[in-house]
Amino acid sequence: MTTGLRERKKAATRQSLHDAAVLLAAEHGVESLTVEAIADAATVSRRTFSNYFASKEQALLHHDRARTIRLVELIRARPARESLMAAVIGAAEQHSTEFAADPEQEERYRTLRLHPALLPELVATYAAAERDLAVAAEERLPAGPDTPLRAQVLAATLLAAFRVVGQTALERRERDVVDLLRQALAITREGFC
Amino acid sequence: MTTGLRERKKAATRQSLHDAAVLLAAEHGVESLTVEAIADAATVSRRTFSNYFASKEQALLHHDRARTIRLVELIRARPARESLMAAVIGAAEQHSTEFAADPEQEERYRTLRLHPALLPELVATYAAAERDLAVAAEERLPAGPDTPLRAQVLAATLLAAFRVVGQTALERRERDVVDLLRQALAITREGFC
DNA sequence: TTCCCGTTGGGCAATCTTGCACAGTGGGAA
DNA sequence: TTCCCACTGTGCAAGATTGCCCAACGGGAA
Repeated sequence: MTTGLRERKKAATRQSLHDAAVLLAAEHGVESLTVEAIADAATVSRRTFSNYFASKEQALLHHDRARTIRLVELIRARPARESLMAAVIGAAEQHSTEFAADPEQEERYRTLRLHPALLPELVATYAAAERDLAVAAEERLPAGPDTPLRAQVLAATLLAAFRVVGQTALERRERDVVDLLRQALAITREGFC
Repeated sequence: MTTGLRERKKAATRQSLHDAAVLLAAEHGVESLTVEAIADAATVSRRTFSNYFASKEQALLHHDRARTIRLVELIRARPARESLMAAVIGAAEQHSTEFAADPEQEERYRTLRLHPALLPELVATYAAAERDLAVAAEERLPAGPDTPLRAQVLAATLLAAFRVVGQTALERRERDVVDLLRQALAITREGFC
């Protein structure tokens, strides 16, 4: 909120490129989408597009990447005394209040997210988040010889749960993600205990 | 129309600063207007404002300056065979089709334009246009010993007529400026012949 | 196959914007 | 009066955008 003008404008440009990409892809198909068209729609040069995203796939999936990065950020920022699960729940609560998006844009995004051409990028996004979350998780686990493994497994399973919750929420047009997440965590616990 | 992105964005920023200045001045008065407020409203830094305008007065009167500059430009661009008067009429015709503005903005501008604090700037604007027009007029007058004087007088009287026509059109919410201008020119002719 | 062309990613210089610093100004309170 | 403070204009460096460049890639026509 107290960020400078420069930072705010960068965020706005990135968002505007993402929005333009999603809109154009929904209108004319992911296949026929070009970087130039996205840049034009965002009133930005083709070169500037490259300064923000390495590919149109990244631009299209920026929403997912931003969300996951933010989630890990929020988990990290929870009080150190909280257990991993408590931190995750707490962060999810905060997380669900952010990212208020235009319903129509969300609708378009929903139909595009799982397009085959985007899956590699989507997988890479979650893989990166998984690595980051594993690091963060390690700090909230009791030290022990198998802590790294446990952190990785928990990061993977937590993100998997998150992925399903997010997908389900998207399909059900559900806003209250926290309840869904609690359910998912309970299910995981039951399944493994 | 075929201008580059950079140029278009500069024009947009200049226009946006002008619009913000007019809006804020109409809302809170010319006296309490600050450069910082204008820059903020245009989502631009205070330093950037200074890159476009030397003062808030210039920002407020940008519309007049742009219009007069454009008018002289159009007069210059008329075919060389046209007489001065024909060129002026032709240019005025083209001119009246440009500068389509938001009615509300025009309303605000109308109440501000003649504010005492802006008069020096307004006078300077017309003086500059007068010099430019005199140069342009000279090229359309038959050569003679008194051509420079005639060019200056005609430039001054033409712009005076224009000023009155513009003011009248603004007050009458009149779009068809050409007819008014023809009337004005006729009046001048009658008055001096 | 070979060639052509649209698309892409990125290097580079020119230009524009931002953020910061500093001096000058003018108005109002002490 | 003197001091204070908001506002302004401008120099400067860092960062961002643009425009132009070229090399690489892939799909389709000859």
